[in-house]
Amino acid sequence: MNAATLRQVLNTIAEMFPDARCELNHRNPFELTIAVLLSAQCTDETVNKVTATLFEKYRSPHDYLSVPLEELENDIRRIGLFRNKAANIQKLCRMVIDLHGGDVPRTHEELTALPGVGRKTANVVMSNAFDVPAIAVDTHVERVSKRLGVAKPDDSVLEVEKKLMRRVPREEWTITHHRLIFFGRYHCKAQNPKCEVCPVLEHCKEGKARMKASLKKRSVSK
DNA sequence: AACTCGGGGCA
DNA sequence: TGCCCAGAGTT
Repeated sequence: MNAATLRQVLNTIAEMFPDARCELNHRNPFELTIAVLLSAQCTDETVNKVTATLFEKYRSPHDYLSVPLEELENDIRRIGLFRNKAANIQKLCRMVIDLHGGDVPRTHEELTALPGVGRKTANVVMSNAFDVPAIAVDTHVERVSKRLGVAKPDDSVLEVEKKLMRRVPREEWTITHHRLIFFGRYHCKAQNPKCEVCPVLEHCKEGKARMKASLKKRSVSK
């Protein structure tokens, strides 16, 4: 898919989700970092339910280090992978205090050096907390990009990110990230994507193939 | 590249 | 019930 076609597709998606913005509970970069770390493999809604009370109890890196690991585990027990995440949060807080004077660092290199913070989390923190343009490629963005044909099926996450950045103006990276996530979550879903009512179907390689297959299936069953 | 962690959401 | 998920780290 060329840049002009992608632009057209992204404009259509923007019209579908005019208010696209991932909303995690956070009041500062530190809380956003914790929230994004917790969100791995579970939805924003689940994270927000937990952080609503979590952030009342823990307000600083020191607070997370002031309790036994088991207590923190219990406080985030409703979130998947909670044991790993609890341990990572305490290690992260220790590093933020010792290496960065108590504040979450701003660079990709420093962020990904923190435990539990990978490429995706670092990009979300940079773009949402520090207003650095970034496209964080999660499973939604990856799936949508590959279905549309922006990236190849076996491209790595990093390759998908590079291809999107190359085809989208820098100042639109962050909003494009949010829009693609909404599109992937509510429309171009992993299971049962809404191809039959998709406004960008004509530009979607996989979507057209899916529709063709479903038509054939229907005629055979008749 | 494959495997693990894990409760929640959804069919 | 069973399957998948707004990932990251290890081997």
